Amino acid sequence: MKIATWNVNSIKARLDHAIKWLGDEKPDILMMQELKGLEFPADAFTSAGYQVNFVPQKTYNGVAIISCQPPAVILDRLPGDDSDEQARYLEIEYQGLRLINIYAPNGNPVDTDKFTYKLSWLNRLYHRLSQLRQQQIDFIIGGDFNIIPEERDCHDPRVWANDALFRIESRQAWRAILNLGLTDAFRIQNKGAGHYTFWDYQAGAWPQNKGIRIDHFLLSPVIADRFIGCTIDKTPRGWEKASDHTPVMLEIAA
DNA sequence: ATGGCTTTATGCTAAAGA
Repeated sequence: MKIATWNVNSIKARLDHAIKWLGDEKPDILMMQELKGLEFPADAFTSAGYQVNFVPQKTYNGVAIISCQPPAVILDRLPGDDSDEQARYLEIEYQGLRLINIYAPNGNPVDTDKFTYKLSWLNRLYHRLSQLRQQQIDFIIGGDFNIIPEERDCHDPRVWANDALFRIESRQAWRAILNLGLTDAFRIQNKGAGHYTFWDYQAGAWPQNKGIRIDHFLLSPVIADRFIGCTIDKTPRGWEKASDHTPVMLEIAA
């Protein structure tokens, strides 16, 4: 089974890219983030043979999971704060598999409530995943975590030192989540530096490969045992009018 | 580089992204 995640940076602006990539790679599941609008072009995906579930928000955020077979929606918001209106979480059950799609908050600038919101959101995520572990529900969580886990996950750690994506508090939240017993799928087979999922639009970041690895898949133990591969597909980042993120593909034994 | 792009919106400048 092939499962992908892709921050499309507006589904409206990236619809043609998404449909083309689905035709090229044919994943069973695609998790998307940053839909950036209330409207979702569901017809284009159903015509391509996919079921559609999405959590929209005006202008910002928004997540979707498209899948070959229809899933059961378990949660369409992250528990722990009823006043949180931001569309960043979608949890489904698909063919006996629990799948979670997240768009974690960016958190910049770090001296504002945006950073405290990021940390509290990650703490709520920790508690949800801890609950699933205690219930012995195995899961795959994928998406845009907006966390650079380690120095090897960015081109120049000095540039990112005080950024919300690399601040120690964000990386501590990442490690706490991993310490629930989860595995960073990309790092199972690939230990090297220079592998990124995001390149800024500015300053020639893409042609110089000055990127960061912030889009991830984490696997609970039983699913980690089914791991076949995890790759970053840089192809769509080179297309005309590309998203600043590129897809990550996970394959597990069916 | 408190910003070199890119996107959205009861728009034509502001806010957010990372």
